[in-house]
Amino acid sequence: MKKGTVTIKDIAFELNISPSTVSRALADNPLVRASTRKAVKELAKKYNYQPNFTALSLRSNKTKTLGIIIPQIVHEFFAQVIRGIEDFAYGKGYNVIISSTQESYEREVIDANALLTGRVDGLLACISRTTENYDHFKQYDERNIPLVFFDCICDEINTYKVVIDDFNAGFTATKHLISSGCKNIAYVGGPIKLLINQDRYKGYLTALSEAGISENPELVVHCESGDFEDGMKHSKKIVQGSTIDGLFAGTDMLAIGAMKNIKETGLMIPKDVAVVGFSNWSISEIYEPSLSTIDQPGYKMGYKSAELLIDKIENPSSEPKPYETVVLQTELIVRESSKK
Amino acid sequence: MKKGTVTIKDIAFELNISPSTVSRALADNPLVRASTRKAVKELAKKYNYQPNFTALSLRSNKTKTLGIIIPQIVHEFFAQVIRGIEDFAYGKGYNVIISSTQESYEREVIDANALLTGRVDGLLACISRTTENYDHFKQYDERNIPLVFFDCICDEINTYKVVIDDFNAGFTATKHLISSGCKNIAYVGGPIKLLINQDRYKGYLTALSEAGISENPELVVHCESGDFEDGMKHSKKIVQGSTIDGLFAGTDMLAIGAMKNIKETGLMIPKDVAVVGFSNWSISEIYEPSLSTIDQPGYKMGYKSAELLIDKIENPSSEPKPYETVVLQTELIVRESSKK
DNA sequence: TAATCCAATGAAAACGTTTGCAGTAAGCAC
DNA sequence: GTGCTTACTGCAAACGTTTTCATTGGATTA
Repeated sequence: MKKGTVTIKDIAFELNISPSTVSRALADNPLVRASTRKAVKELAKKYNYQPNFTALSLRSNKTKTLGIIIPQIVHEFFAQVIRGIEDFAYGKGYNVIISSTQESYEREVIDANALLTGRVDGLLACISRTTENYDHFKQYDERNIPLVFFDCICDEINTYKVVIDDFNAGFTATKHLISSGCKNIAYVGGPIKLLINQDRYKGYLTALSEAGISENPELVVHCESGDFEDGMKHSKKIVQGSTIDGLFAGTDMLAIGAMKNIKETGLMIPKDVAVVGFSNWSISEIYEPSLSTIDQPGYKMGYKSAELLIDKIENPSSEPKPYETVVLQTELIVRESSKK
Repeated sequence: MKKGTVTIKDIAFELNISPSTVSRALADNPLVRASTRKAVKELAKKYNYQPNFTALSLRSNKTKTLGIIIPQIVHEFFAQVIRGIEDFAYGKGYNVIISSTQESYEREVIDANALLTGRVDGLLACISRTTENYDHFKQYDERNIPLVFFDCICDEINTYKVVIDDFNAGFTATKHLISSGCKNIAYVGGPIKLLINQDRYKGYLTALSEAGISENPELVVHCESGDFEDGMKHSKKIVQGSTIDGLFAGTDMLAIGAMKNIKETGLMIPKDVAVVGFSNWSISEIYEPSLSTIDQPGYKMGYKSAELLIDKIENPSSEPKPYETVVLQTELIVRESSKK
């Protein structure tokens, strides 16, 4: 290949032995005479021999590479997931290819197909919010390439899944507001199309009904995304037009967007309105007032997903194990924004 | 390989022709009879044939994959760089392997070596702040694998580099503070070991001296990292013990840490102390007061780096072109924190 | 009829590696 | 000297492609 790359053949030629012997010597195979082994290893070291990865892959049908498909990369949560994946994968000798789809269905299809060509031993995916057809993932099953969904999963495909207990998190957050004395609690959430947001919303509703508070549709809004601008835009009517005393947001950025509105309206946080966010991004600690939020175990999610995937890759049972869905618990972090 | 994966051989066998013909037919080679071509393509489609990536790589000595080594992934700037790289690379049919070293020299060495085994066609790297020996990058030159450094570069290695004009950025930021009327301007920067921070600091010093302001070492601190906690910790003495009226920080997080100190001391921003950060992270816009800062063109940096790298990969000139160092300009963004 | 040509296809080598099998030489026992 | 073991090494196939070169059979030409 590239000039200067030394192969087993080169070493074999220089020592006047066969490639087979060199290969065995490098593997410390005792069938090879000790002196030969020594000579081979010395030469390999001298030339800084590195086994050709592609050749190894072709022969073994293993790429020792995992594919990751995520909607965004400029995102603290996904970044943590990636770290978790990497940490487990590296320990097992795997590399990682990351594709971020920018929340685009088309790109997701392209990426999923690109990774299907024997390039990866398995795939970790979090579906984008614009995806409604899942055929590009069905192929993985047909080809027996292990697949793990995390966070934004799709019910349609039967495989390993690692999710967060969004229902319980939404429930806990709302209950926390209720027990702080809030009675008129608004909900500002991300795209309701996504399961995770449906569950957070259900948690909110359930907490209300358990407390005997009837649902008020005027206090609920589902945004297109989960970012700051959306939070500003969609919370405006709720914040200005009504008399809320609490607000649960589906993401920290939505929460902060809402808080900005609340402050501008002249209301005090948490005195007039208590706020709880979701995700525990670093900004939630730094913003003033600091934001109570739900800590999502992103690192753990990545780590666990990689664990499931690599286990499946290395132990491809003939009779398929029933696919597991791992549900990770979250933690409510109480900060200034909800301390009435 | 995996059950269910169909190869050229399978198609050839089923049609009773040779693999060569199938290969040619799939490539639309006119040497193959039209009817044969049609039959092959139909069968390929029926079985959803996908060429084996590894086999192609082995034969062509091209992996169509770029390696990226970065110190951190939970980092808006790097995330933008990655997006820039991906966008250019995808357009050219390349995939991307990302390794984040967590600012660890050991991990950097491991990653650089792992990517050296014929797995990638080229490498994009930003060195970690703990790295002092660069042998793991020198091998790339020896093996003729193109290498591009971005952001945190190393002088020792002669290759393509894409950097930001940190000197000019530091100069501009400080000059802005001076022209806003500041006379006692503090500097709170990241690790001075890194070239980028040396340059930002030099820019600061030069702006001072041009304005006839003499340097005051008591107003200067170099932190170990560039994060919020460091900003809080290291700015405390400067903020509380002296009478500064301006502060230039090497990162937005350092700036915000310092601002928290300033606020706690009872001083007003920008009235008493004007502040300028560096990076234009999203938090700088959201924080109150919003932070004036230097916008770093992360996306552009990634895009340009990928462009240089892929050009070098696809046009490996025998007589090496003189290596280019691309310097990208930044932009001062004035927000509330510096509007006196 | 034989020589020539063209279209279509196949055989084989190559990329770098591992590994089952076969082979060689030396040593030993009879 | 014959036969058997032991210790080591090489050959060849295989992974899935592409591509050079050779081959085939039929049609055309002299």
